[in-house]
Formats: sequence, structure tokens, C-alpha cells
Amino acid sequence: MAGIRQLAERLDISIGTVSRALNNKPDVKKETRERVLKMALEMGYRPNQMGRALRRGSTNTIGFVMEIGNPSALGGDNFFMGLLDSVQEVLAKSGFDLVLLPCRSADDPIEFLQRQIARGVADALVISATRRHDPRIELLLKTGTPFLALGRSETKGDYPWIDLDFEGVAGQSVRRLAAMGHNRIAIAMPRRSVNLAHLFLQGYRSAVADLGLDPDPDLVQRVSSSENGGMALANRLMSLDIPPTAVILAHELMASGLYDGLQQGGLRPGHDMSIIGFRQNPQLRYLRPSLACHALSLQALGQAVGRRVLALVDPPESDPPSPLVWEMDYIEGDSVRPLIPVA
Amino acid sequence: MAGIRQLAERLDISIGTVSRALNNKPDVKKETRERVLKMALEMGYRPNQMGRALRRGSTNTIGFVMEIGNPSALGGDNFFMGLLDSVQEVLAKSGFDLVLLPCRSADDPIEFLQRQIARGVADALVISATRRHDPRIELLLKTGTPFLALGRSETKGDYPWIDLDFEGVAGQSVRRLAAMGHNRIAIAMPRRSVNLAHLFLQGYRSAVADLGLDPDPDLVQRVSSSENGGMALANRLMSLDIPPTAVILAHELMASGLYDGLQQGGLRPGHDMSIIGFRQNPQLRYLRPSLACHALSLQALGQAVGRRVLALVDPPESDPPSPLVWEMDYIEGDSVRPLIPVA
DNA sequence: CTGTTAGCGCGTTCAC
DNA sequence: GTGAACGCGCTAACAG
Repeated sequence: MAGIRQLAERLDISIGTVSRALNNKPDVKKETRERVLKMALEMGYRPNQMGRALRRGSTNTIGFVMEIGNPSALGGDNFFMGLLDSVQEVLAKSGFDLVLLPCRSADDPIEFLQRQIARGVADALVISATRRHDPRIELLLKTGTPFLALGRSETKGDYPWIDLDFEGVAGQSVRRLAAMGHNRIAIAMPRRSVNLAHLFLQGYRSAVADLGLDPDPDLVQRVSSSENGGMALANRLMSLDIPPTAVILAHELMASGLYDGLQQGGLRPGHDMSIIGFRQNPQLRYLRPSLACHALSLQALGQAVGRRVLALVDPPESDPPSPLVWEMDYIEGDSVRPLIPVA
Repeated sequence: MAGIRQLAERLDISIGTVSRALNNKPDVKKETRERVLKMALEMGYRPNQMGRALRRGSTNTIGFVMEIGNPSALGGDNFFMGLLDSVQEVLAKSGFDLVLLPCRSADDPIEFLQRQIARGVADALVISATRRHDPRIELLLKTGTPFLALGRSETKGDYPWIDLDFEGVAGQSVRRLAAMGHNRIAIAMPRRSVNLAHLFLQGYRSAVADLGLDPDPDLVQRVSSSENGGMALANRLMSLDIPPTAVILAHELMASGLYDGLQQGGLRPGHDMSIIGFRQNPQLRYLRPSLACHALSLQALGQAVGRRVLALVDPPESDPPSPLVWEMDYIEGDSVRPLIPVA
């Protein structure tokens, strides 16, 4: 684990030349470069990234801010794990490293971000779980930190984002269920400050209004994105004067709790209540009846995230960081049935 | 987002004095210190960690190396998420930050570690998923990088580790099932290079031998730690000439796949085959019949991890980094039944 | 082509 | 009690 100085001393040339040789600068004799590279390998030279970063002002690292300790993470949501794999793959190809910056839900996200920015640990950040109004975005814009938002926000400004098509999924789900005769369609999502909940609700409301379905506000339920939340949802829906005949979930992890809750209340998922989940999740593969949901290639999405965040720091190679709504494909499942069976 | 220089200029004192005031050095007039601290707050001063790290040789950061892209992570294992929450809590109290260093299973772990060490991103590392023979440990020992291994290894050397009691869990599970009349007890775990599999098997073999149970090698199955692995396991066990009447899992995520696989084969989990899972996992809370398993406080374990890794970099406050085997408590479940029902 | 020099931002030592 | 100067490891600008 030698430094550039030892390398130079050992080769008896100046450290400047060594630096240029290692960094593929043009003005170095081929023979010298080879000598340096050979010796570097031999001595196990690793450039000290602190010194390099201090000098160059960049770290070749992307930071991914991740909330931990929230119900869906603890419940085993594999969304980020699947995503990060291909994000990292893309970054690695450009010589960038990925670090995850775990932010406890108990911590102040602003204080946390400020620390990370100051730390200079990353050239650009990816933030997720955007809020409808998100102070983090204001901070990042103000400090000029390059970032990509994984999720939209109503916070104004010129910044790139990628988000799933929550509105589309909610709207299409309503239409699909309505076409099968459902009139009282419920919807379940997390608390309103999370922007995805807002978008999901918009898509739902808009479709419900268009189709003239029952707009009963009791059909809109706020529960946590977890198995527990699904259980709570089951109980709330069953306790309504007129329970809905279908429900759309903003997070698929609610499904297993919902199934069990319904069954404990004597209702059969799919038969007595149609259910459409959000994302197709391998973890729910064996759920019966199979959950209707929406497919999404985490790999493709991860690559898009990687490319866009690279565009923020690398020469923006004609890849304009424009907003991107990620479409999802409906996957049929036995959890959805027509309201009146057509024999 | 000002640096120390701007602070000094604004206060019209030297950089050195500002630095001393901020770092609580003795040789500074109380009044001056207060002025500095006040201004620092006002200007939103954040020390540049690159410069600081370069100068001090330490970063006040702990790196947690995490494998991503493996089946259990993608399957939604929440083990690390739950753990990290309290690790970070402990670190934060000592002013340390936590960064996660995701290592793709496709990447070379050694090359990856070398990069991270050189990067100087962390004062100490936590590595997990230790192998029976683990070259990473050799590298870390050789380079003198402080680290904590989350998991034992047979790789020799003087280093601290914390590990779950795989041997104990496997052995106790065998004894428990044997006491209920089971004689052919199967065991399922990941590939042998992962050390936990080795330990698990040792505990199993030792108990099987002690009790004079059927030592049929077909009862030892290697499958991935995922729902899929559980499904594969079900098929393999059912295809044996004499299927076992009980099975012990090295990873609880196998359980749901196993349940479904058995049911598809006409067997009832619990009735026709007793099942003991590994860790109590909230994600499996609603599994029926309820899974017998072993409880573990992720919070307590996380705190232990945090304290021990801090002891590597902070003044070791009488907390000797001795090896630690983390005990787990058996939780009864309906997935375990006596072989011959006693009416 | 190569050596020399000047910082990047900070903490620290040594004068004053 | 404070300021000035030095150096952590590295890259970039300039001189030779």
C-alpha cells in the first residue's frame, strides 16, 4: 500500500512524472510510463483518493441517500437492492464508485444531507422517497450539489428526476376494475407527504371521476407500506358500512397482510375483494391467489438511473437529464375478478 | 456552505485560531471561541472532510461492506436494514458516520476492498458474509485496516468478529425435533464456502451423531437462501426414497417457498413435515402454519456491532474486541409437531 | 519529454 | 492567546 512518493523514489524519477504516467497524460515517454505502471503493480500502489479528491475537487463517487428504518425497508422491500445492482454496474464502467448513505428516519434529513455534502464524499447524490414538498431538493439546489431525484416533487426548480408512473398505474387499475363491474373501488397508500401517495391518489381520483364511480372518501385509506399496513387495511375496509369490492395498493408489500386480514374476517381475496398490487415483487411470487400487479425491470431502471447521474458529472454526452416517467406493464393475477361472474 | 478560510476572514482572525476554536483546543480565549462558534453557525460552516481527513489521516467514518445482488438480498432479507439502523445510532453518538459500500457479487471482492481501503473512505470496515476461507480477511490484516467481521471464518489471525450461533441453533433444533420422535431430519443451507453453512452443518452433524439419528447424506441439502431455494428444497426432499419428517433451515426466507412446494406436492407443512426456520423475520409473520424459528434483537446486535467497531478506532474504553457468539432464543410455532401425535 | 512548484482545505507546531 | 508557516498526497501549470 505505497504512495506516489515511494513509487517515485524507487524509480528515481519525480513524482510529477509518475502522476502523469499513472493518469495517462500524453507528455510521457512510452518506456517511462511502462516502467511506472510495472512498478506500481509490483508495489501494490493505490492512489490515495483523499489527496486526489482534495486536489481535483471530485471523488469519482456517487452517493445514494437511502432511508433505513422505515416500514417497507424493514418489511423486506427489495426495490433498492435490485436497483443498486445495475446502478453500480453502469457507474463501474465509467470508473465511478457507489456509496450508500443511510439516513435514519429519526435523523434530520437536512442536517444529514449537509454533512454529506460537506464531507465531499460524492460528486453527485441520488435521493429517493421524495416528499411532495421536499426541503432536501431546495438545499441541494441552493448549494449547487448535482443530484438526481428518484421520485418527483412539487418543489420547484430545474433538476433531473426519474419516477415510476404512479398516476398511470392508479388510473389504469381503476379503469380495469371498473370494466369488470366494480363500482366501489378503494385505494391504499402511505401518508400524504410522500409524493408518490399524492400522485397515486391523483390518478385514482381522476379516473373515478371520469367513470362516475363512487367517490366515497372512506375508500381512500392511508396505511404503512408493509404487511402490517395491509392487515390494518383489511380491518378498516371490512368495517365500512358498505365494504368496497376492489382495492388498489400503492405498495405490494401490503398484499400479504391484506390477504390474511381478509381471510381472518371470512373474506376470500380475489373472490370477495379484487386486489391490484403495485410492483411485481419476487417475494410475493408464491402468494395465492396470485397478485395482479405491474412489472418493472429493476435492471433497466437502474441503468437509467446510473446513466443519468453520470450525465451530471461526466461530460454530458448528449444525454439530456430530462424528467422521466417510468412506465409499468400490467400483469394479470387471480386476485382480480369480475364483480358479477359471467358464468 | 463556507470553509474555514471565509470564516477566518469574516472574523478577521487567523485560520489557525479558528481551527483551534472549532476543535476545542485549550489555547484559545473563551470569548474568541464563542465568537467563532457563533459565526460558524451563522455562516453554516461545514468543515471539508477531505482536507480534514488528509491532514488527520482519519475520516470519522465507518464503512460497511455489503453484498448486493445475492438471492437473499433480492428476496427481501431485512437483516441488514434492521441492523444498520442501530449501528448508525451508536456511531452517531460518537460522531461517526456510516457509509454502505455495496459490492456486487459479480465484482472481485479483493479488488473492491483494495479500492475502498485506498479511497480512505473509512477508518474501519465491517465485512459480512464471511467465507470459510476468506481472502478479504487476509488482505485487511496485511494492510493493517481495522475491521470487524460479521461472521466467523477459518482464516487465521487476530481480529474481532461477531457471529450468530449457527452451531447452537442447528444442534438445538435437531435435539428438539428428535425429542418429538423425528429420526430422519433434513437440513438446508447455502453452498459450503459460506462459513455459516459450515457451522450450521457442524452443529447438525454433531447432534445427529450424538443422538444416533439417521445420518443419510441425502438429508443435507444445498439451496439458495431464498423463496426459490425453498421451493427447490421441497422438490428435492419429496423426491427422496424416504422423505424426511422434519427439516431445519439455515435461512428463514426458504420457508415460504418450502411451504408452497410441499403443498403443491400434497404435503402439509407442520403436519407431514416439521420445519424450523432460522431467524424470526417480521416478513414471515403471517405465514401459516406459523414458523418455528429463533428470535434475535437486531437492535441489540446492531449496538454490539457499533460498539465493537468503534472500539477499533476510538480510545478502546475497556471494551476488548473479543469474539462474540450471539445466542438466539427458540420461538415455538405450528410448523413443528411430534412425529406420532399423542392424541 | 521531465523536474519543479504551487496549491486543494485543513490541523498543528513553533514562534511571537 | 494568537498568527504564520508547514505538510498530509496528489494533480496541474509552468519551466527547462
